[in-house]
Amino acid sequence: MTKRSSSVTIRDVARQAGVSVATVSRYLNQNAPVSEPLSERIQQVMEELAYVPEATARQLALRKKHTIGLLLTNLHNDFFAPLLAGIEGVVSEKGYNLLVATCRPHLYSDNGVQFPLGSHNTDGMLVFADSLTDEQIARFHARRLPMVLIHKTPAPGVQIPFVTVENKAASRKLVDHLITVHGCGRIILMRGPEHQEDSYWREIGYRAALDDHGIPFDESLILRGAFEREVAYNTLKTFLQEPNHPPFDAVFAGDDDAAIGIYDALREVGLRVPEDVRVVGFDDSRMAPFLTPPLTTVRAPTEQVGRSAAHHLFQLLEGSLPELATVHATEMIIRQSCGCQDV
Amino acid sequence: MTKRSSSVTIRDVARQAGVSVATVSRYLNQNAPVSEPLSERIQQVMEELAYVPEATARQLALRKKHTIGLLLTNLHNDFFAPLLAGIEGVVSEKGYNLLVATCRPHLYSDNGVQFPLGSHNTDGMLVFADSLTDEQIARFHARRLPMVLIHKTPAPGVQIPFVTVENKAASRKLVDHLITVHGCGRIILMRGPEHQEDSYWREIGYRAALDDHGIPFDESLILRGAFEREVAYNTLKTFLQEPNHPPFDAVFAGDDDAAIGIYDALREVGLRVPEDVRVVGFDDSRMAPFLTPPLTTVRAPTEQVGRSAAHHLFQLLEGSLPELATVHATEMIIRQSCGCQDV
DNA sequence: TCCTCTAATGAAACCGGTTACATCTAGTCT
DNA sequence: AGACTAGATGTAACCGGTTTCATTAGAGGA
Repeated sequence: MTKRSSSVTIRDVARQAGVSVATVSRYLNQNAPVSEPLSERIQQVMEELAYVPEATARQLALRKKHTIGLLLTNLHNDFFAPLLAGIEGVVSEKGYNLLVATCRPHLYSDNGVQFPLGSHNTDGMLVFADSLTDEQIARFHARRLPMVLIHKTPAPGVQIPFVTVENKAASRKLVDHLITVHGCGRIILMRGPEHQEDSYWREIGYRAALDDHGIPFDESLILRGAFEREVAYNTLKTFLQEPNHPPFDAVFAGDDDAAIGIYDALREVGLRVPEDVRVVGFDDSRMAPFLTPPLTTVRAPTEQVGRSAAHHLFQLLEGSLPELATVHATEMIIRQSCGCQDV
Repeated sequence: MTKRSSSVTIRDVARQAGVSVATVSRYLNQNAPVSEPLSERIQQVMEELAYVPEATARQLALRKKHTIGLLLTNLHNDFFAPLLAGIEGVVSEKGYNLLVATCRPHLYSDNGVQFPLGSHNTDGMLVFADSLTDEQIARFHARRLPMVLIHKTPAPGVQIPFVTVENKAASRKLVDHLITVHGCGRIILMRGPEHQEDSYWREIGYRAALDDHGIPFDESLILRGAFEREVAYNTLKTFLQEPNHPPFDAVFAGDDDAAIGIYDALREVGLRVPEDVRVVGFDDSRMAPFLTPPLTTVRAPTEQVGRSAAHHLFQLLEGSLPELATVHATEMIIRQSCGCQDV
């Protein structure tokens, strides 16, 4: 039976309870004393009218959105589920809202289009890998928008907290394992997305391992995989169809998702894993232990990364300075796709 | 060099450009004619001041949040990645924001706590399975909050659009396959979460298939799995440790995630899949084809479900009445965990 | 030439909260 | 008793947009 719109405002409550809006507001927020009798009356009226405060108005008045944003490149990798779970956990614990958006930065090359997330939207942002370019990040940073980078380090000189995982040493160890234990000498590297940092450091680790053993780096063994199953599949397929492609005895898949594509492509041409080709991944995703054969990989504490990142962002919002660099340790997980027997 | 806060308002722009705020607003929204010279001046000033409109204020004035909410039970199943991907796709296409939250309804038993999502937050909500109770849903519905249910049908008589997948017929077919083709007679059913609808219909399908073949329903073969890998693992493990547990020759895992737990538990006691025990799942998750052995399951078009649900919600927001019931077809996918040979 | 109509613009109210400031009690101290 | 203080409440300005309504200028018609 309200006037027009279905929305009951604080003024309706105030009128009905015979008090001022200020008092109602104070009762709501418990930030100033309100006498017992009035409190009761207000509470009762609020229930009667089924009053729900309008978050928007509150946000405007407080200049605070109580919302943080998560910017991703896409959602087509199982990697994102644990990341999201970690983030959502601490965000909801803090009573905040979580805005999720994907963004391919090249779509916003010029400053024409509005970003899906920004200071108009959120109190702070979690930026995954290269969902934004360094330049775009710098712009947000210049406007003082609190940010934490995930799986990405800021451009040199830019002071933005980031959390990522140890890529290089782990990759090096992994490739070293292929060389030392399994005698591999011609290892294909399936890169991730171009300019992607994880991809970069995994390649550095790969090269380092080769170097350690005096194996020359061979550009023809480097393929583009984008950390996506289908892309990896297609890329390797194309490679294999090449009449005289270079010989190889192992594949470092870049990440676990790509490893699946690799498995597929190899199987289709009758190559067995690990007998004919050894395969290793990265992430230790939920499915890695259950592949055929179980995937040798590197465990990255993805959910923990999500939690750290969110925590750091909240520290930023609360005014304290979080750790600038957080690099979570990784751990090689030997299974059977590298040729090792059941552990 | 702004006064105090870092924020440039529409009034700053108006002053600087020598026009009224109304004109700037009109220019921004292109909803009323603004003369060429003024347009140019405004555009120039906006760039100079790096003006970004405050979404909150706009939302308040328009009583529209341009945001939709997705309410989930948790994020610990690979099922959610494709669902999210589908939803996020259409939401961002529409230029809307996507708020993601998890909610265990029993935490909000009394109306004490504020829901993470609601009319204060969003223009409409996508509600997954039992992230809300029927009663809670009814309350939101009574307040006219546009909603679409995902993997859940509304309480009888309640007119809320929903989108789900065909569960019963597919389950029946799957169990029938176990019985007819593989001669199974004692099939464990690993249920999903209590009161969960998918779980319910899958059980109905399971019972129907038994019935079709005159196999009596045996309560002792029904286990609680929650559609979660670890829970399924623990439940089956406990079952197996029981000194004289009833004999069985197959497991219908409820969903693919649970199937993984089943694989694990069986392997640990030395039972082979499919030689000793046949296992089937539901969802055809990304990893199903890559398990050892590849999982026989039912393909549910999860990403498509996400897209439909989002589309329907937008229809609701635009005032048109979407289909009330959308049931996506499912398809049995025969692989090897049921005992079939490579297809 | 005068009247009417339309396009372009501005002033001010409004969206629904918060809060600085003023006011009015009642209690405490000397 | 008088001054001072703390507690409880109300008034009104404010957050940063949108939009109604009024006003003005110029074009077209009789």
